[in-house]
Amino acid sequence: MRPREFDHDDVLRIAFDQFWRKGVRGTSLSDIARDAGVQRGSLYNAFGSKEALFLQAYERYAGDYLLALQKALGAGSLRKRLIAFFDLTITNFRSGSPPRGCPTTRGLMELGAAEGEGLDEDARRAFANLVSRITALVEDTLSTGAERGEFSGNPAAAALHIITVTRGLAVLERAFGDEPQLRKIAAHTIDLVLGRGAR
Amino acid sequence: MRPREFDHDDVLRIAFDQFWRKGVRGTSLSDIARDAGVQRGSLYNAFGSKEALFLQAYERYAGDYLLALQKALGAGSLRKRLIAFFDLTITNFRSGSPPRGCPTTRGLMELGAAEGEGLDEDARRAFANLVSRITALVEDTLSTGAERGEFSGNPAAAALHIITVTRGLAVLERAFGDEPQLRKIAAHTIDLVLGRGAR
DNA sequence: GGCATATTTGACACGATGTCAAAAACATGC
DNA sequence: GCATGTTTTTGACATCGTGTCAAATATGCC
Repeated sequence: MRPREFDHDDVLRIAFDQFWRKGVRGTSLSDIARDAGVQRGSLYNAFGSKEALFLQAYERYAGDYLLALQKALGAGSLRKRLIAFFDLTITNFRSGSPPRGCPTTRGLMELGAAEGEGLDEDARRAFANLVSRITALVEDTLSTGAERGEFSGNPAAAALHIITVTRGLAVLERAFGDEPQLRKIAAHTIDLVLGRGAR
Repeated sequence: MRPREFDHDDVLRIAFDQFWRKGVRGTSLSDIARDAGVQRGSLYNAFGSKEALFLQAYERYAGDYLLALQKALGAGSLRKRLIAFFDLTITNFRSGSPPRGCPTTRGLMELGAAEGEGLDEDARRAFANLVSRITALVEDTLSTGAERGEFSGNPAAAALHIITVTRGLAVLERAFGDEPQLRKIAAHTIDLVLGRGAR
């Protein structure tokens, strides 16, 4: 067999960077091929299609991101953990210049859109999968917080509410690009969930 | 002058329907031209570009939608008004078959994406404008609720929080398509904001 | 009726996706 | 070492979408 002339993982990183900056539809395989020093045809041969390439690149990102979130949710009081969670979330949205927003939310709204196209359904599942796993992480955090008496309420419902807020923050980030505003909303949400004035 | 052979408003309605169903990038001007019985060139002549056509169609929608929201927020107790607000929001997301999601959120994430392209900035402003106006409506509602003793807290912060949740609901709708889940989150949010068990 | 003006129409250029067959590069067995 | 088979690379091609343009067309107005 003829060996591949490019590094699979390098291409995924380069491709994801472009997708994150310019969106999936706004990025052409020619762009990626040029950036990666690979022929366009080789990408089709290796990945099948632009969406398939994006999905692989996305899942690579999702794994890393989930680990980072897990770390953020693992230390300190419940309040501190939630603060770290929102901080990582918002910092991720605001990374790059100009800020690139949330890859999950952007990818989902871009690809989870079309009706009856097979691969978009795969994409939707990939995004839903990450969101579900993040929700589970938050729910665990709240549950242990409940055991320690730091939280009273329904952990499942509260986790879903928190995740909904983070998705909303991803949208507001695109609309207003106002990072202090995002952080205020995050702080307010934590106060609401933990009970205003709780510490 | 030669008269136009198509109805401006008809085209906007037909175009917005397609954009809403298939996304802006997923809809071609050929599609719209065929559906509207108009030549593609005429659309370019009348609207300039696909994005410009979308923006006009969107702002037409936004006006109608804002009026409907205003109505929903105008009657009954604060809790009832918030329930009506969320109900209209979610019902709007779930309209059509298959459900078409939130046009604002979808359009924003699709068009507010690219870097340094002039018209996308217009789009971003259009979306931000609607979101701001909805936020203002909710804030007014909460303020009058505060006057009546139905709400204690910061109306501005609470309104922003509520709007963030509705944007998050738009995202979760795409990810999971689970309407009962959306409604549970909405109910939970109302409880949180008004104070659990308040009526 | 004739002219100015705006719209329509079809051709064109360009870029993007995706397919395909031929060429090229390696691994393996002889 | 060399032939063979397999996979990747490469360039050509078909198709579709956006956007531009000039020529043709239809109307309002003088």
